[in-house]
Order: sequence, then structure tokens, then C-alpha cells
Amino acid sequence: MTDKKTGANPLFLREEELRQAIELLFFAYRDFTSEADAMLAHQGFGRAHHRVIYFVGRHPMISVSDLLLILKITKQSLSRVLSQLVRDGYIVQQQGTEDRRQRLLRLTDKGVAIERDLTEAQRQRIARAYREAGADAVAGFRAVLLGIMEPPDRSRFDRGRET
Amino acid sequence: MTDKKTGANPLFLREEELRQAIELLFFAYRDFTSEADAMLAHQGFGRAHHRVIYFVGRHPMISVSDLLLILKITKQSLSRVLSQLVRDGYIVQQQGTEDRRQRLLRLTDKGVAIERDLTEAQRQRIARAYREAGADAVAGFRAVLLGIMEPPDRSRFDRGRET
DNA sequence: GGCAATATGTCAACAAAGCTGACGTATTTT
DNA sequence: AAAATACGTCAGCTTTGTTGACATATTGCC
Repeated sequence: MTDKKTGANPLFLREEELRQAIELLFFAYRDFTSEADAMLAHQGFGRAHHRVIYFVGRHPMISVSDLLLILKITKQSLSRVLSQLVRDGYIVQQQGTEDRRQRLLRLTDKGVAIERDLTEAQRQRIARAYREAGADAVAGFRAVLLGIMEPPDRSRFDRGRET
Repeated sequence: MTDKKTGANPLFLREEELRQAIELLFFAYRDFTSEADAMLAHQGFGRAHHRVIYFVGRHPMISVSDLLLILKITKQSLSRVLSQLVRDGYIVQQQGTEDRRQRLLRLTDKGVAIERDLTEAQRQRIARAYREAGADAVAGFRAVLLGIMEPPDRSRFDRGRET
């Protein structure tokens, strides 16, 4: 298709640049999740448990449907993981006051503790990468990732504030 | 732990900044993979098939063991997916000339075609994000993701060239 | 030449985490 | 009173990872 042999071919550079981006995401995400995955395996949990614990910790008293909007999985898939976390005492459900159909979720002390341990390795990994890359690079990292994600979730990152 | 109420607390800002990074990665990766996943489901394949097709396309005549080093999965997991791709005519295996124990992998025309279709959506997504964010942001994006991944794979991104 | 190491493949069993479809209950909204 | 919503559950299926054991072909070394 594109004649790769032509020396200073902008199309080739673009193709190579875009493929590198794809691979950067793959390798970075693979390593980003690997440490927490290993810790979770010890506890008999998986990455899905971490995601639930993380976002419940991040948004205390979140409703089940809002959590589903974040995770973009089916309620049946969430249910299996969430039931285990409730059963094992990491999360408690509490009936909503305004809308009593809701089962609002929050971490127990035990849940907060495991969240801290699990996320700590990821935080340190990011912190090191941020420190080594510098503030300008961090701004670029944010801008590109915001551009990659679908618009609806971008607003979660407005002004360093929670939605 | 850290007193969140203190107004200009650098530790709080740092904590918020790091959590946003974690979430940026989660949301961006979730959406980055979703389109190709949907196309794959049509063909009866999954994300694992895409990864194999992608990296075989990227590194023609790659050995099975080198592919395993990239994917970091077990040979049994790879074998299942790879066998299907060979059976269905997307990949051919060819005995190595220097080391005849090797089964070097390359895409067939059919494999090249599906790789192009699958990766096209991802390339366009990245291209748009790159274009909107600008060259400096792209440099920052690369620097931070390189810092997040484990060192051994960083050399794959030296000088826009393949290893 | 012989033997250990390597590259690859395969069988079997299992687990995590996603999916669809169907159905039920409590509560709110219209 | 009826419809819509929030949530939960049962049942079955798929993809993709895991461990462990074992087999074959080939290479490298002493």
C-alpha cells in the first residue's frame, strides 16, 4: 500500500508512530496491572475485584447503576464480584435515603485497607514515571489519554475534582 | 491518613493527581479496545486473537518464544489461539532455517487483511487524539507510558525502529 | 557419539470474568 | 393503578488465562 521504501515518507512515519502508540498502551497497561494482579491472586481475587474496590473507594455511597456505567460490564458480571466482596466484608450496602431502591456501596475498614495495599504499587509506579518525565510530559499524557477515551467520561477529569 | 481538609496540601494534590492517572489509563484502555473487540466477536474471535495477529503482523517471521515474551502468557494459552488462527488460514508457520526447531510465524494475505481492519479503528482513534493534543503532548504521552512499563520492553521504542 | 538443554506442541483440568436471557421484588414515577 | 426503575438471581455459555505432565525434534556441548 504505502511505499515504505521512500526515505522521508510522512505516511510511513505516521504509521510507525501510530503503531508505537498502540504498543505503548499495550505494554504499559500490561505492566501497570501485573503487580496488583499478583497480590489479588494471593487473596483469591482477580482484577475485577480490584476495579470494584477501587471505584467504590473513590466514590463512596455510589449506586450500583453508577458503578455499572463506569465499569461498562453487565450487572450479572458485577453481581458475582460484588457479592463476594460483601460476603467477605470488604464492602457494605446501604439502602438509599432519597431513593430506597438503591443499594449504595462503601468500603469497610477492611476494604479501605486492601484498597490502599492494592493501589499503592500502581500509585508508586505512576509517581515514578511522572517524576522522571516531568510536568510538561504529564500534561501531554493526560491530554492524549483524554482524547483516546470516549467523550462521556472525560468530564470526570475536569479540574481535579470528582464528578 | 493525609488530612484532606488542608487547602493547598501538596500531598492531597499528588494523591488526586495519581488517582486520576490510574483512571485515565482505565478509561482510555477500556475504550481503546472496545471497537476491535466488537469486530472480533463477529468473527468468533476475541482480544487474544487480535494481539497475536497484531504482533505477528508487526514482527513477520517471529518465533513462538519471542511472541510469548511479548504477550507474557503461557505457551498453552497462546497455543490455543494460535492453532485456531493457523487452522483458519490467518497465520502460517514455517520451519526456521538456522534453527529448525523454530516455527516462525507470519500472516497470510487473509491475515494481513483482518489485521488492517482490526487495527484501523485503533489507529484512527490514536491519530485523532494525537492531532488534537499536539506534538508536545505526544512526546509527553510517550515519555510517561515508557516510564510506566518495565524497562526490558522500553528498548522496543528506540529511534522509531523495530528491535 | 552421547546427553543435556531448548523450542515447540498437546492433553487435561481448572478458574476468572465476561456474556445473554429470563424472571422476581421493591420502590418510584406517571 | 400501571409503568418504569433499581437491584438481585438462576442458568448456561464463551474467552482467556492458569498449572502440571508429557512427547518430539533439534541443537549445543563435552
